[in-house]
Amino acid sequence: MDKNKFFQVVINFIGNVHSSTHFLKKDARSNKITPQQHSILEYVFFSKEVTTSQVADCLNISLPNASRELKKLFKLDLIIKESNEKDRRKTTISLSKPGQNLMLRTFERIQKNFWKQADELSEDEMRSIISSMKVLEKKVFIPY
Amino acid sequence: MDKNKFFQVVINFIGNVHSSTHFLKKDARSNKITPQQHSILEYVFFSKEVTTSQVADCLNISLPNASRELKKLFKLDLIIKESNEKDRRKTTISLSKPGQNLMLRTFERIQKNFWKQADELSEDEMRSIISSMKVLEKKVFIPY
DNA sequence: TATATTACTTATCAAATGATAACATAAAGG
DNA sequence: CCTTTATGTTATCATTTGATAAGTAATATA
Repeated sequence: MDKNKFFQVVINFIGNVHSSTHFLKKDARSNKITPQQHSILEYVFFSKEVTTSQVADCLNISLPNASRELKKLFKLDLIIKESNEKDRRKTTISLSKPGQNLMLRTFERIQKNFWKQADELSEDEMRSIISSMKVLEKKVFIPY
Repeated sequence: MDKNKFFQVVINFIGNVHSSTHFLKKDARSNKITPQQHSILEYVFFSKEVTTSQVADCLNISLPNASRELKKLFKLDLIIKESNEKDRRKTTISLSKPGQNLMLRTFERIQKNFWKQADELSEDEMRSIISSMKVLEKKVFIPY
């Protein structure tokens, strides 16, 4: 198979994922926080406990800027900051109760959009979709 | 199958696509244009000919801001603006020769990153990946 | 123990993006 | 023809995000 052709298909697929995602997330953002802050909360939500540096690295934000945004989220009472027991230079970030609620609410909205778009999927179709994703995650979009 | 579970898998997959994409695009951007301008050029590149409104709609930019960014790209000689013959309110946007070259160069860089990450794929694997993408594009990430 | 290095913070400035009002002009519809 | 609607532009301001220098405190290391 022509590698260029294959690459084109992948790029095209990525484009479709991005635009679909945009549609899904539409109207799902709180008006209190910025998009970047929302991605930080998402990241913390899925990772449970992280340090400031990890947030910075994984979301490609410089450490000072990550620190700034985390401070804002802290002042909004959406995250908890604890000094790490074993290495007190480190700060452990986790979602506060309000932060968790915010994430759950926005995911509910995303989920509604999702089912509006992808309803009437049969059992078989869901299974086939999941196995497709597994293939892609194994070979192309490898989880960090 | 539990719909919540299915939703989780999809969200997780989307996350992986986004972070992989970030990696792929790393270092692939021109230093002359902003990320948003780059996505505009990408969009025009794949769509061949579009109007200002289409750029605004598809990239979720307000019309005035789309107009502003297109003006900058025009001044950089990266796009061509032509008044539409049939409806002279409309402007047809397309890539200039330098614009096309810029896109081709950045795609080459993205492609290099891609193969660095996803090399040694067999014929069978590529075919299986493509068919997985087709499934997802049919059912979940439906092209606009 | 002196000296690096790591993790983070604060402050400041610049650049990119978003939002909105006011305007111009072309086309559509009564 | 007159009014309304659609397409786009310009200008201005606010917000968000990026970049960088300087500083603090804890840990690692020579």
